[in-house]
Amino acid sequence: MQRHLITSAIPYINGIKHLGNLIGSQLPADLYARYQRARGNEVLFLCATDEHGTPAELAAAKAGKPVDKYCAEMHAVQAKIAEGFGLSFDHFGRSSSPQNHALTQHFAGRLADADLIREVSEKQVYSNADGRYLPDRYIEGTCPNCSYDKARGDQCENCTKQLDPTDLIDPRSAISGSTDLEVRETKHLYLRQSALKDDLDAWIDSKKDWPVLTTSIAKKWLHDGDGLQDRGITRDLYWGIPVRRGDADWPGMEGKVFYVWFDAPIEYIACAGEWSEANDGADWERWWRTDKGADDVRYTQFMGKDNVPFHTLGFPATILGSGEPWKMVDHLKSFNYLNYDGGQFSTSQGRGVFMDQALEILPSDYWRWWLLSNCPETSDSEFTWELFQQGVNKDLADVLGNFVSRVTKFCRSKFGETVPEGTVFGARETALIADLDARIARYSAMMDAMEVRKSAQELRAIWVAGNEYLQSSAPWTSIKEDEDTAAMQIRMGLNLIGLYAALSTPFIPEACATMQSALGLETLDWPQDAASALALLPPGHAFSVPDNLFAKITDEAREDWQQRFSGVRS
RNA sequence: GGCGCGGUAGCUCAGUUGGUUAGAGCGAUCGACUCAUAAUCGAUAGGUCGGGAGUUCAAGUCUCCCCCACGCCA
Repeated sequence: MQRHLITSAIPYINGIKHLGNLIGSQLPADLYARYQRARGNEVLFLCATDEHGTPAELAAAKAGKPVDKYCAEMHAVQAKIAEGFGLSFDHFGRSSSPQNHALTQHFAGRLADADLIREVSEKQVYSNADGRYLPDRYIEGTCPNCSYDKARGDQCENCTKQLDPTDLIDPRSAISGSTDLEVRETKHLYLRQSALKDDLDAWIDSKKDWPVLTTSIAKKWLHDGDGLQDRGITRDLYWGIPVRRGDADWPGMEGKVFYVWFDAPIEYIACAGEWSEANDGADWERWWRTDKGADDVRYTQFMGKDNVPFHTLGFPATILGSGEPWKMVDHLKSFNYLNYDGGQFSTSQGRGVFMDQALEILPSDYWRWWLLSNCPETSDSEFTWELFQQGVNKDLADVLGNFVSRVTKFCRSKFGETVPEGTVFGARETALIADLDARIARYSAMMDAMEVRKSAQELRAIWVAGNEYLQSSAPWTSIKEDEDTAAMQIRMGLNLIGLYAALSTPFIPEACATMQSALGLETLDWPQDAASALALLPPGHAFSVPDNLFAKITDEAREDWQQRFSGVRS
């Protein structure tokens, strides 16, 4: 039995995520976790909310709530939506957890002991009216280059010129509009990533099976220009993990917190601690410490391409620098972007379909199937309502749903709601079994390799094989002359439904549970081989005819949604 | 401006280390069937693989130049 540690990039606490975020990490991670569990492997699947930083503080202020309360509420909202999509996290944690506080401070202490942290004094803009330091992008003013009056402190959106906040004419706070700003000297900690460059480079080189997308991004950051830069890991904020050197105070750093960039990935580890706490103190170190049993763990991370640098360089730098035997990632699966109707999904602009809205209009399986089977794996991919309608109607309703319907209804009308016996399998059935064995092997291989689209393609082909079989065996014809043959053919058909339920669970768990319960199967075991899997339902076994598994998306509904989701979310 | 990823049938996409007639699904057309959610099954339709040049016995698959879209960075 293998052991799989699986993490999905942790979504930011601020607001509800859109479908592009979902397919960019959580959903494929769930597919893989469900698959590995189905194969009988031990899985720890973790995700959490990323809760610190200025955007969270501002969102809380906007909502008129204390930031800790706001985060607790949003975490609950995201957890509920994740559940709605069937995301099977073993634990959905929070980067603001006590476990992450302790661990983040621990890592900082280790890094400091290893002389990998240096103190830097720098100038930052402080807003008296807001009572806070302002990140560059929260300072607005007139661009010295083009006179655009809404240029941001990091860049002018109008002329694209890169700016320093002090370049702005008449600078003001983007939060309050206040012009009562001053430049203050403040001290921060920097992680000396540059000192770890060679170690990181060697580590990346050892990953021969990583996607080109992943290694090329990492290599770029390592070697571009002056190479890997040191990065600030602290901020002047209230909401965050207080800067401490392990258990001890950090003189000079009072009132400062660690930057999200530093504490968020550490939550992957801390989350296992939270999981342990929620599960009677289960041993979490056997998943994370190679000196405590994590040697045989295979660790896979899922994320969007924008997150690759943090996972290939930032987080590994933290771990390598600590000098402690933490488990490092084995495989890193990154995704491109899903576009929405010719443009981008956008959280800030409210463009596209958001997870809560998606669940309001259709069951999660519809989304899971379409998103996974059209997942932006090798390049960006495109969501349009027409494509979505086509894919769902054809694959789920026509190919799979209708198969279940035609078999169960035919059986009920001719033989009743028990599995008929009939003759033994003949040549056509033997050929089908051989075909299925080959297809299941290919499907499994694709799933093992995390080839999401190809897995979906193969699964669909397995569903089609059932329709082909029915069409060529034609029990509705054979029953007129030879009832035993028709009975055998329908017995095969019913067993195919059971096989489909087992194989399809990682993609469409709800529908598979419906199939399972209709067939009266106690468990859905991954098939050892097609022949035995197709003998699971013996003659005389009772079943029921389920409601249609998937309703088709009508043109009217599609047009309605197209309208409803064409603008921006209010 | 630099860099990155792409530009393959109407649409969405596959195409391992270069090797016989470039693939899948959808859509379209025709046919079969009638158990089923007007579902299914089969067949056909034919794209100079963005453009140009080059390397090679052989290039969608390598090199160079150009064009287009997207993204990242300073």
